[in-house]
Amino acid sequence: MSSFDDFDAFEGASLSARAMAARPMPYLDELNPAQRAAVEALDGPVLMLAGAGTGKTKALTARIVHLLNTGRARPNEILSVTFTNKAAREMKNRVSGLLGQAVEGMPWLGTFHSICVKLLRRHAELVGLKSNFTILDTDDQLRLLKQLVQAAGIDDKRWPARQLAGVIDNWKNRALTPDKIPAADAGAYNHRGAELYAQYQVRLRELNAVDFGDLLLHMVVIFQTHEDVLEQYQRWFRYILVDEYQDTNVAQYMWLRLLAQRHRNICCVGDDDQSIYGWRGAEVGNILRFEKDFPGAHVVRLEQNYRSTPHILAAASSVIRGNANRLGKELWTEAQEGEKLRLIGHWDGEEEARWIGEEIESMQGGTRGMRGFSLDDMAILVRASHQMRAFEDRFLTIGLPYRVIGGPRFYERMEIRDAMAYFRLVVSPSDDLAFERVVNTPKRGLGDKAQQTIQQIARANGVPLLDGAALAVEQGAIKGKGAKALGEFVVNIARWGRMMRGTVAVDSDDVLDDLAQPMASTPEVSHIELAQIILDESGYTEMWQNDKTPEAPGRLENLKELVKALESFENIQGFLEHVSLVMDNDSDDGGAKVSIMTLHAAKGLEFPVVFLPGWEDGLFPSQRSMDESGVKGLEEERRLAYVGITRAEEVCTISFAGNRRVFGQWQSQMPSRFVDELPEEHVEVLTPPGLYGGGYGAAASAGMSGGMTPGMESRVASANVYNSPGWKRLQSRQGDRPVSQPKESRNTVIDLQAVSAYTMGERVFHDKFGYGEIVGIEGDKLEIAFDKAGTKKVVSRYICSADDVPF
DNA sequence: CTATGGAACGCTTAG
DNA sequence: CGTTCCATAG
Repeated sequence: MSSFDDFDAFEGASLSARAMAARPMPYLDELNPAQRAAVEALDGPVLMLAGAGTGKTKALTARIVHLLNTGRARPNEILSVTFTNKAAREMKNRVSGLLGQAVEGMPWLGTFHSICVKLLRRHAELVGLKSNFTILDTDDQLRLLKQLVQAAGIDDKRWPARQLAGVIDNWKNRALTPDKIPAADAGAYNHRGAELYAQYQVRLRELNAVDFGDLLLHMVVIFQTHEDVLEQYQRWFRYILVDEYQDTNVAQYMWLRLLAQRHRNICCVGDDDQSIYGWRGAEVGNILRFEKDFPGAHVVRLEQNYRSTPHILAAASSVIRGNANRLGKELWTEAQEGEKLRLIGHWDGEEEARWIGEEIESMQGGTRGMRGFSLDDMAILVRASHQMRAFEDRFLTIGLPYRVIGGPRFYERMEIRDAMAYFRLVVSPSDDLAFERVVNTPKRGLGDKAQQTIQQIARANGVPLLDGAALAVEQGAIKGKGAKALGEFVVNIARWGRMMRGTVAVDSDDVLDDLAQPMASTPEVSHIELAQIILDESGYTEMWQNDKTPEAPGRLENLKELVKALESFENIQGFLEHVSLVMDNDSDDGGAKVSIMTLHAAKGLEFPVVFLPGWEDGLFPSQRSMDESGVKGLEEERRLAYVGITRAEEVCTISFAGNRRVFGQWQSQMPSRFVDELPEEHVEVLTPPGLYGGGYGAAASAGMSGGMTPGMESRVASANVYNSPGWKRLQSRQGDRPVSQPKESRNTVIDLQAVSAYTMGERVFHDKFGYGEIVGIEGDKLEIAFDKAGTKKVVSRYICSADDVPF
């Protein structure tokens, strides 16, 4: 635990600085002059202003290699931070590629969060934690806050715990501890925010837990209050590199500045036009202020774009020009002209999904004079995750393989979180949140009352809940069948703990004493077997086996996967750590797939073909963002549009729908104001299928003054896209489902006849779930095992025989 | 104590 | 529309 491997000299490794110094540096020849300047300015502060697609990752990785090659630093003396695990992984891979060997030797290349965990484990005691603290996810955090809110006698209907979580998060992003809350924030959360924040931090300490924001906050506090610790790291990290600097919040900024103070060898890469995380505390000001913070900083601009065609680039530039506050950059490219940006409007969201689905299918083979693209080359980027559903539904129906990036993640599923809670409890018996999650899962006859009793006893004795439970059983405070089950539960947790640590039973009735036992060298069973044992003997596996809901088999499948995932870790602890930080689930079974993700998740990625659906005012730009942050919010939305367009290499298609379902209600809306900001000469308007046409170029904006905000004045008045009679008709319609919906697109399922004569085993088709087989019939309700969507009960009129499907 | 159904609420965005 | 939370019956 306390080993300092990451700081030791590299003896065996062939990466010794001296050996490297003699090597040739071919990577330098592959850089353009600006990139090369950024790479070669090794010493002192450097700010790299890198526009989208200008090869900043290339420059950054080359810089790392150059640092090693010139003997400036050893691999473990370079601190290199990113925001996402994906970016960190990519950097590692590219550095290895350039070096021609794996980089085991870069322990300090990672996300802010993962690096802070590492540091905090070493110095946990300085902020009142133990080194084996647990990292709470949003769910745990919320449950904890809810408890505190209720205990404080606050009506959590009027003042939801979510709101408090937001307030606290916001403070942590600004590196504010409870005693530093400014007077201006006194009114937060009904004037009780600061008080509850303080309580929350106390509670976290009692639980030996931290939330995401704490990882940075605690380290900043440690650096500020323990000069010796800070100095040790200041000395060690000779060179610091920061990716996506425009996204740093105050806490991250302070953290970096503290660490960089000594050597001042800090290189920050960023693009103010791609700052899209203002809502979580990112300060574009950090990038604008860099030269003041580090006088004499070397500023390099990367403006040659290697990613997109001129049309795409021009469209993106035109949109971002609508923002007042920017450093200003002009991207240019030598690329061939290529396709114009394509724009299309649709009747409703479903048709939009249908059209994009068809477009994707035809683009695979090459269409309209374009080359053919693989599904892997194509991505759909949405503003809000709920937009994904329409596409998933449609793609499921037509059997188009897709992958959702950053969607509901594997490790957030109920069964996985339950299983993990068992593991957590075995690893740290004092993990009260894990205890609460699984004491009565599977049902052990321990309801609210029993759990309250346990809470009381635990609190009265000042012990964790698990010990409280043990005491409750001993004292007979819990009666009936619950008592026996609870006793078994407690004994089991302790037993699995011993199995994990390989220590033979210690004579003790205090479960926590077991934790104090030193790690034995040879556990009785492998951690993989142990995981399986825990799931089986706890009755958890059985619970799902007995569950007859259609999801149960999938859940068991997921549990199997979970156990399998343990194989790549040395022990359960390591696995838990990984999961709490990484959480992303990149398991991919090979085949080519279209990617669906949010615009935020798309940052840093690129695709030959990009679809940008849902460009409607209120959705994008998001109404909420504009309401809450006014022009600032609108500008951030515009940067998001810029990020979206610049993801595209060859073909970029923007679309919007006149009608959309919101909470089950039909609503109609205007095309996004960003549509108006697209330069006509770089846009081709595709005529949508259906009754109304795209009357592009028609002037005027009468009747559009609905919700004017200050930002709208700047909108380009000329090219008002949808002014055709058909479009105007759409505007006036509200509420109910549009009457004359054009449904003649060829993929539409024709009239769904109400046939009741189905037979078991028959192949059928459902508009939403796709193909399936009938496994049960009850009157007019059919139980159908769908190929892709699981087993569902459906009324027969929504079903047609597979043979009748027109495609 | 659990199972069940109906009301209420929610759709920013992420590690 | 889908999910979650709460009240009531079993």
